[in-house]
Amino acid sequence: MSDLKIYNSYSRQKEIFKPITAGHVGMYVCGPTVSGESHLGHSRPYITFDVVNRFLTHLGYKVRYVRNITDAGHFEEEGREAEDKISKKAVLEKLEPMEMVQKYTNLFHWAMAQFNTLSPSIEPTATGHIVEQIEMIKKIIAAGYAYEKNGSVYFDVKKYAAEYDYGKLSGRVLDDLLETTRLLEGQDEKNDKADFALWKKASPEHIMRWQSPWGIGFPGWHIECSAMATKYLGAEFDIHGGGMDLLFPHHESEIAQSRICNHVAPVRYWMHNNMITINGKKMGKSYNNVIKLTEMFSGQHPLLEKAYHPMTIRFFILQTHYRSTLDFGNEALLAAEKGLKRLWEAYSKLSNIVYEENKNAFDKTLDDKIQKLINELTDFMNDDFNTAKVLANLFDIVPIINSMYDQTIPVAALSKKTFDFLQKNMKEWMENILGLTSFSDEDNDKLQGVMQLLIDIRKEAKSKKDFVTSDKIRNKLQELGITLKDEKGGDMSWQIE
RNA sequence: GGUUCCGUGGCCGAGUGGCUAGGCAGAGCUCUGCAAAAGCUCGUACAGCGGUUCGAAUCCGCUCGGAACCUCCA
Repeated sequence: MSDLKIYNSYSRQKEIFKPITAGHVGMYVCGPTVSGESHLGHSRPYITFDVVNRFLTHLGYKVRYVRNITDAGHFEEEGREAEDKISKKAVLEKLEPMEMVQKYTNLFHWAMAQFNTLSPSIEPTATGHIVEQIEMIKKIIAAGYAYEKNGSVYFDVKKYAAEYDYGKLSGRVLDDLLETTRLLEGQDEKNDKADFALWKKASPEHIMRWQSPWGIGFPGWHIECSAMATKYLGAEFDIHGGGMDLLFPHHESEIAQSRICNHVAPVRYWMHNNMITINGKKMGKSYNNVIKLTEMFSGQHPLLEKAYHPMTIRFFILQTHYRSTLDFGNEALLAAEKGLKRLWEAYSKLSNIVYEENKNAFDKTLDDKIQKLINELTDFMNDDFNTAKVLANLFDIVPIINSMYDQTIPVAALSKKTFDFLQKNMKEWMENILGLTSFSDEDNDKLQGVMQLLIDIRKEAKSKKDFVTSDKIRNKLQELGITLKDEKGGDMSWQIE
């Protein structure tokens, strides 16, 4: 079997994965900022790394998957000013940060459940780790790589860059940065334009604030990930994931802080997923082209022709390699929806097929083909998690399953061993590794019973050539959104649209 | 402007030197009371121009077009 290879953003090449601690993997993924609702673009990293997590587990690793919740920072809820701290409104009228954070955290968890992503092992919050962050900043100051100015603390990038390769991860040259960094608020108190904040003094209207050795303030954007990753995964850990847009300055800064603090480069393998684009442009607030997840699921958005099931989105994302951009479009989503439906139906049919021995029916070519298609799946995933290729192989298996189900191909064309292998692996790959689920609720016992009754009546009618009755049943059900299909051999199957 | 990356058939997308994924849409056929599924077959694409090579979508150069980051960002 092939070795797992991961494209490391740091070295810009695929590397064979070797965990620091045998049998274990420590993985940190940058989580959501819960000051607003997640949009389609946000779903990409969480689905991508969910599959990474699932596949590593499949390989037998014990994975500690840490994904943070960013609930501290410069908070304002959309359409609401952050001046509440000094306003004269009553307490209950004011924006309470934790209330907002709770609301969007809940919504995020709900969306992740819709996508059938597994929960991280630890989901630490930034506000819950202020102490760790302050301790880390203290260490960096003591090491001489940070300085305090008017209640804020900045990281000395120039000093760091003199000794370490600042900019290597993001392919940046410090001199260029000094030239091109734009003017921002508070820029003048930095010693150098490239320096970044570890701790920021809170202005009076800033509603999230904590006491620190440097006065009342709040942590800088990058320090939370360094502090929490160190705490839960150690100074040096295996995988750090996130969107490509976080390469600079976020991850570059993380490396710098952690290295000074812990005297070691924090991450072995940096993984970055590419963006979801819309008309070729990244989906993002500043482009005014976001489609929120609730809108995706409900279809309530001018760009959407219909509602899309979370599983359709998950499948849509997995059909592309995670390092490629993925262009949003109704046509593409619709294609994903139909494709997933066909794949899932074949998969459910497979579990209903009963194997019957028949030595004469054995077809070695087909048997070998199935073995090959399944064995390749692991190789594809081992090659930097190529879910697109995995799905292509699964689709190659679909017509074979359907033909066996329709008995156009005898089940015994496959050896018992291969058939069992097929059943077992389809389940493993579809459900456990790709994390797909059925997108309707056909597995309701009562509904099953009612449907079976209708099917029996329709069968009777058909046998009497009473097509008026049989068509009535099928048409009425269709109006309700249930499709009834006649199958070869006289059986019927049904499905909720 | 700097850094990095990309440009594949109607659409979405794999693919890094020869064996020319896959999904969806489209066409034809089979099965079928009809329908829906399903099965079979078909389309022969790699921005343009040069170069390297026996051979390039895949390597090199140039041109054109697009994107990401440099600012909050998945």
